[in-house]
Amino acid sequence: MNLQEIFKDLTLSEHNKMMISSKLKKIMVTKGETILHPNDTAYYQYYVVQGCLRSFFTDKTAKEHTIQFAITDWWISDYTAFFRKEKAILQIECIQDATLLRLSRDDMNEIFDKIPNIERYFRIKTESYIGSFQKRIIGDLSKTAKEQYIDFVNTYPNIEQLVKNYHIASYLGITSESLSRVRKEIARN
Amino acid sequence: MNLQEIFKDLTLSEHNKMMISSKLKKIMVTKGETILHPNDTAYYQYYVVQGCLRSFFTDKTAKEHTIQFAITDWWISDYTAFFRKEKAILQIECIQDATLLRLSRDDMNEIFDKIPNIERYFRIKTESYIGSFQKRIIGDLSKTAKEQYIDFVNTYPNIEQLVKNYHIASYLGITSESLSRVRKEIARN
DNA sequence: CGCGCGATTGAGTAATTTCAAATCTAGTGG
DNA sequence: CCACTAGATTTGAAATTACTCAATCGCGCG
Repeated sequence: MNLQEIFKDLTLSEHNKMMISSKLKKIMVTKGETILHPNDTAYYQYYVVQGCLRSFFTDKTAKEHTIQFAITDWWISDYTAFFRKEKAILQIECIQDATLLRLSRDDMNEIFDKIPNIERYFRIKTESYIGSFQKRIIGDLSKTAKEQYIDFVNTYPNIEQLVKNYHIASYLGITSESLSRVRKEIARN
Repeated sequence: MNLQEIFKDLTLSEHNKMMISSKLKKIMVTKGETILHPNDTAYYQYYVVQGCLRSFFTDKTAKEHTIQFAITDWWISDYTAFFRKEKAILQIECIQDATLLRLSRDDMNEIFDKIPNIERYFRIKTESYIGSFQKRIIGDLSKTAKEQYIDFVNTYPNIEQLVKNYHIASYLGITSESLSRVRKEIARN
């Protein structure tokens, strides 16, 4: 894997590339596999080279709520747990066979100490997540199920094709029956 | 204002303190004032020295949805717009007379270039926001109005006392009538 | 005292869920 | 290549939850 594909606009010395590479462990996971369980310590975040995963929360009525999908070039973790060193409350599951690069929090911090540009890269990425989260909260608060679905399809067309409808429903905060009815109504027009 | 109160664990040289201070503009706002309107360019983020503000989104049915409250020692902005240099979609309104420190994006970046520790401070702060947002999304997706309200009161007891119930309702994604009924039910037990 | 904002209450309504059953579909083994 | 099966989606009807709209109440302040 080529580091430049991950850290697109950064110029990295060969030495630094080696250092980073040595800390990114390549992992292969197959569909259905779970790479993080609730209550685990979330040591790692994962860069998706290929494939598709999702993180989700299981509530006390055993209903699943998808927090994040991740496809090629996305990072995924239980970020609350990863950043704050708390126990994971999310589960991360592989939806489509995947190749990942695993990075531990400690290694990440070591990289930050040595390569400020990488700390900046992650700062900007984290800032950008804030934007996505804010937009999602606005959607959750102000949009009907139908509008939410239309937004999702427009925003993540690649993901829409990869995942099951019940995954999308659990991301949008509706039941899969409701999503089915929404889709039916959209198709009619 | 003492910079150490903002950047608690950081050791800053006098020179750096001066540099940062010169970029933090003290602003006084009174209850009811709006410091950011939808469609404005979100040049600034604001540190709350004293007082209370909220950011909110007004949807197409003119309903308001509170995204964030901010009290002493919190930062507030339309972060999607601020970070991504997009037009603001949120409005920021003063709920209780406030003293703020205003920091522009450009000045912030200049500080980051000169003082890596400050960039780190904001990186970690941003990471922590991710955690809050994630928890909020989980709440929105999985909790009833009553549970959401109880969580809010427990998580932000200081804010609960400062703001109107309809502010809280608009944060929780319910109507103020629903919140009133929830509160009534809680009081009964 | 009375105005005005905010909170509460009630009744009817709309949206979504629940639960159960039917249908569709992709992949597997014969 | 077809039949079968398990998983996924769809459908229907009843129940639930929260909303809307209108009216009333409560209280602080001029």
